[in-house]
Amino acid sequence: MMPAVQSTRVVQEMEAAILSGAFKPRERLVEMDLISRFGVSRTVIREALKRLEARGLIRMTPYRGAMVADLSAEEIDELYYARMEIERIAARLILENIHPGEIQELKALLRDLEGHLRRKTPQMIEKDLEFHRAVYRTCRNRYLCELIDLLRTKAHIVGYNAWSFPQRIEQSIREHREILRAIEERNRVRLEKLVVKHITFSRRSYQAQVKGLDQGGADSRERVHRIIRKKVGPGKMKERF
Amino acid sequence: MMPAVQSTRVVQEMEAAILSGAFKPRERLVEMDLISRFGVSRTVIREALKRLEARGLIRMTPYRGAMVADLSAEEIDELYYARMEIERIAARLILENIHPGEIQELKALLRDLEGHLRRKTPQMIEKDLEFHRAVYRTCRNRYLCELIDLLRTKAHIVGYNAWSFPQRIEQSIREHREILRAIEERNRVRLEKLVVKHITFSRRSYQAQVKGLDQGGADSRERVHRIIRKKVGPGKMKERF
DNA sequence: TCCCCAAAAATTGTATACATAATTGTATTT
DNA sequence: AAATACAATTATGTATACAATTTTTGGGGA
Repeated sequence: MMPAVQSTRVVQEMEAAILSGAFKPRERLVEMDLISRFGVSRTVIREALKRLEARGLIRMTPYRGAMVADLSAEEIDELYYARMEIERIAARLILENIHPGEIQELKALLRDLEGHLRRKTPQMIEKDLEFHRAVYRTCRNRYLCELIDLLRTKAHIVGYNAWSFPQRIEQSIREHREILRAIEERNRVRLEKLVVKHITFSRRSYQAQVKGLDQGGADSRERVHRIIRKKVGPGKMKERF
Repeated sequence: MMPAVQSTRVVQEMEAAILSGAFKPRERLVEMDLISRFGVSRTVIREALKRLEARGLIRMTPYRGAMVADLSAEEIDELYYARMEIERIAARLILENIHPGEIQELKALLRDLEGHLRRKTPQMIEKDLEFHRAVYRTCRNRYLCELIDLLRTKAHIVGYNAWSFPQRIEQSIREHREILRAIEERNRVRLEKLVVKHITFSRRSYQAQVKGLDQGGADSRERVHRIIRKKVGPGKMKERF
């Protein structure tokens, strides 16, 4: 067994907090607060922050600290476009490389996921990521898997409550089942179409959401600053970006 | 101007060292050595190592330290496949989104790169990455750019001296020019074909190289240890440095 | 009232010391 | 001589103290 390393746990918990919406986009992450929250030293916190930054979940600026990443409407467009194209490639590879037994495993995972989605458990998001990871792993290209995972995770930052609408959940479940069926039947054209459709739908609900949130999540302190500057003239505020 | 942060410099220098082959695949990176080499504290070194790990340039194991990443033949295959497909997607977008002025900028960058390649300067690799980054940036999708950059960088870990053959350099230069021409003429079919060809060739030289290196780069200390222990038993092996 | 400046507070970057796990060296046993 | 156990060494994980930078605060002058 590998020895426990505290930053691992902190990274996991912080990631869960970001993806579940406990930490909202643009929220400032002050190291001292995190210390008391997680009960570890600053060293550990800083390590965790660096890892999260590298995965694109937070953004750090020297001497100014970390904040949860936020995605503009354009970024979301680009993100979903990239995801669509790359997942389409992976889908093709899945049909070439999946083993028969793996399809059964995926079905079991899907049943588990459906339970969590319907009951809206806290691990819902993790389970969703886990299911999709298992699906894409069968393409047998670890780099495609890694990249898809990066993009999917990032999409969840802003999409934490896209599933608050029950009909979206049911639709998502149906789509998952259809995708598995297409894999089982080795129907390439249909599979690619379903993947694109699945991503398009989730993109749409995320887009709607980010618009509804007035484009900026929790704090929006920076924007306030800029507005003040414009109205009052060039005060003594050092350039913030 | 942003304040200097030492880990940034260390990351850059270590990345350059890895990509240029000064640090070879599988080489162990001991924090104390790096301290004296870069003249900073362990805190800074560890921060740099975490960042490099997140980008896939090194591998870290708890309580066992860091080593330069190494890629198996299968991994290289997967890496190049992913690169090929994703760069093909980017190529399509470039033709849709590039501005006329940008083509001229790319030509200037290419002339610069050619000089470095022909004279085999130390910054050769950085210049090569820079040129390709500039090309792909014109696709106007920051996620595709980011992913391509990740994959290209990783490919360079093992490919640090793929350009030791002069004919490969000249061929590379020719291919770059042809690609720019295809962009200028908005010839999509030809461009995609050239991109795939470019990547295929560089893959081939990397593959040849990794085979020649007996699959494991410089030191291979661990494997040696295991073999000797098995044959001679636990003898006394002095540190090698 | 508004702006500017300087000092204080808050926050992050860096260095160092201590804690813990892994590795190596050596003695003991068989 | 080989294998094992255990001490000594090495290297990494963690905590804390100090330095550098930013942000806030409060008073003086126009």
